[in-house]
Amino acid sequence: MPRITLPDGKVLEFPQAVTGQKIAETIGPGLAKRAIGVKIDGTEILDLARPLANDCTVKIITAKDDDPDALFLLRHSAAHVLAEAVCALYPGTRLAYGPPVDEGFFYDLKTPAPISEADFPAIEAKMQEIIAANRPFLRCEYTPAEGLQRTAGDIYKTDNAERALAKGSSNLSFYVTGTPGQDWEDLCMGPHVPSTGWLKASKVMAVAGAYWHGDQNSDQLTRIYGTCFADEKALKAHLNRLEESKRRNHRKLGKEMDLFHIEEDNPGQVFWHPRGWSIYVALQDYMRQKQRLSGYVEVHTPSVMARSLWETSGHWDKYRENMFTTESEKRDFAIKPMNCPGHLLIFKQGLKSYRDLPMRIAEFGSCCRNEASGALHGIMRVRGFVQDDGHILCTDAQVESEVAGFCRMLTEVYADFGFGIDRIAVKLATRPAQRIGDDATWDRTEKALGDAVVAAGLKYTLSPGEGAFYGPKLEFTLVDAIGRGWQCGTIQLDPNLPGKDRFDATYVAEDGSRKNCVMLHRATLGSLERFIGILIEHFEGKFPLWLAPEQVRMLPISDDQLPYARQIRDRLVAAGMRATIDEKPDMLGAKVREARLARVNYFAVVGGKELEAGAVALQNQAGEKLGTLSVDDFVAKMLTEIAEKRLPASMTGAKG
RNA sequence: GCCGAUGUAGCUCAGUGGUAGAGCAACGCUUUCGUAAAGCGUAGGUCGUGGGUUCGAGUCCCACCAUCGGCUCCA
Repeated sequence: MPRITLPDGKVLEFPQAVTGQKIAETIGPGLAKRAIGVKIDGTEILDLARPLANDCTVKIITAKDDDPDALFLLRHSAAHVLAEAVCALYPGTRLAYGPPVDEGFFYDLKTPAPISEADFPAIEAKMQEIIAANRPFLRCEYTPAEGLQRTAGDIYKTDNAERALAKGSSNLSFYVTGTPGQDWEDLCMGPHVPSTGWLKASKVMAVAGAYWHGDQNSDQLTRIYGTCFADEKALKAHLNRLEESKRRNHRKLGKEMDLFHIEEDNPGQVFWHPRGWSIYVALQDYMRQKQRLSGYVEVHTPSVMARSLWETSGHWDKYRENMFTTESEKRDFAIKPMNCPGHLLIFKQGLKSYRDLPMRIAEFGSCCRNEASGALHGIMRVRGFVQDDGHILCTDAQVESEVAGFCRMLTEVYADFGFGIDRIAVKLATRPAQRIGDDATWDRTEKALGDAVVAAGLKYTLSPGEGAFYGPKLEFTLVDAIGRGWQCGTIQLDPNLPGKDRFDATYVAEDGSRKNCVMLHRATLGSLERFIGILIEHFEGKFPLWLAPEQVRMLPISDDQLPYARQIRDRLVAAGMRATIDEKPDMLGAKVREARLARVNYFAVVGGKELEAGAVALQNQAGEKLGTLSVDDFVAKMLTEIAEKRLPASMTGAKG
């Protein structure tokens, strides 16, 4: 006699086991019509047709685009419809694995022939056919023996079944779309929507390779991505967001704005053009200043270091295939992939006292990593890059306050780019299975990192088992203007590298004994290349004035005003600004158009009237006319905006 | 590295085995103009690279390189 508690606290009693469908009908016919599943006790999602025998709380899930549970159900079910369509079109297809993911779902399949985008229309047509037939999703349960018999001969599904049983399932469930024994079925734990008719707003998105269980040495499968929403409107909005991402693509804007290029013969390394480099320099100057004010000392260490040093650090053993190596006079060298060994070598020069700690060492360290060719991605993922790297050498007791200090600096920095607290997601990666150090130390250090995050006014979520083998770490993800996440900052505790077996970085403690320090690896922006890529997409190329490659363009109306325009340009440049003149004989309309398309922040029109008055007529990139200003006021206005690092009104940090 | 797709002028793109094209940009001349495109003209290409098939290849086949979307990895 189950007692069903509803979200509003109301309790329904039923004489025997009851389905979600029945509960929905009891509440009201309108709800029953829109119901697609139930959520039990706030955790487990079940089919509407599953009988509930025990007391529980039940949320009826309806097909809504703002409910993650509804999207989960719709997408999981849409994955089945996709797989069924592919099986129907390409006989011999074998199924591997088809879960919902963040933006939709995928299904990994082994197809008899390669699938390409050209196949999408046929697949979508078949899916719509299955959807139009509105066949029910029927759950069929079998004993383990019966179930394994049904998957016999199919290595992927047998493997899935065995895993399910190993995890403690007492039976194996299959889902049939339609009539058992007649229609398509798939081993699946569920849950699903009641019938295929709910899946009208589905779309096949992409095809890609994937490994069985993500294992490179295992079978290569075909992964087909799709998405599904509760209605067409949300699907359309999703497709628009993808278009928006394309419009903001840093490779496209980088070319359009003449910021950088990558040579085809030299993959993974960036050639920064003057305009791109000005952003780079502005960013680096900014971080240099921030770090100086946060008690860092800046250093510079060699790009190429001897094998023996990489052996001490452990990189020669563990990181070799990611390093570019070279040799000279029969000695091996490697281009540095990280800056930590160099910083430890600087620390080790001379005798350090506990009074010298914490020592915060920063470097804009130019690193090279031999990334797999397929991993390269514009300037976001390259083989040569510069990190705003830093290492804090300190005592155990100083870890928490150092991490808190870092978090404070990081939130200040991110806020200057428009990433307020609500746009920063923090993950605490905790002890992995393979690790060094005792549990008491892990307990203490994980807590220290977590407390430090909270002390900086941030919240965090746990990433269990994702820490390094030597210590826990924090990862900071920024949420950009269109809601995408980018992991940038990190701070990681490392007692290993400064330890006795590695660089043996010691200090003289209060009691005169020698003790090893611990080290915090940390970066705020991550790689400057990648961070600029993120900023290009975040700002859609419309940088705030302090970062912009071309802050002001003078637009003389005719050649008569050229000397005057040059005078103003020279004054702006002398004040440290990036200002140019459009000296072409074009008409003003054309000059304005070009300046706007080039994403110049401000353009100052000077014609006869302005020359006469010693003024400029100002307009900004957005096309707003800002009136006529005296040259003095104009320069002051620009310098103020730069000094304040002012952001566009739409980018001040709150989520849009 | 693996799977799939793509690669034609500086850029965006057309070109289904028969003389390599357009728009924009560039350059020249004319125009000196008031807030998103003045007019006319000129030049620009070993069609990613290398092989092959063919009387003939941008187009068909093979290999390689790079890029894009994923996988793996990661800042």
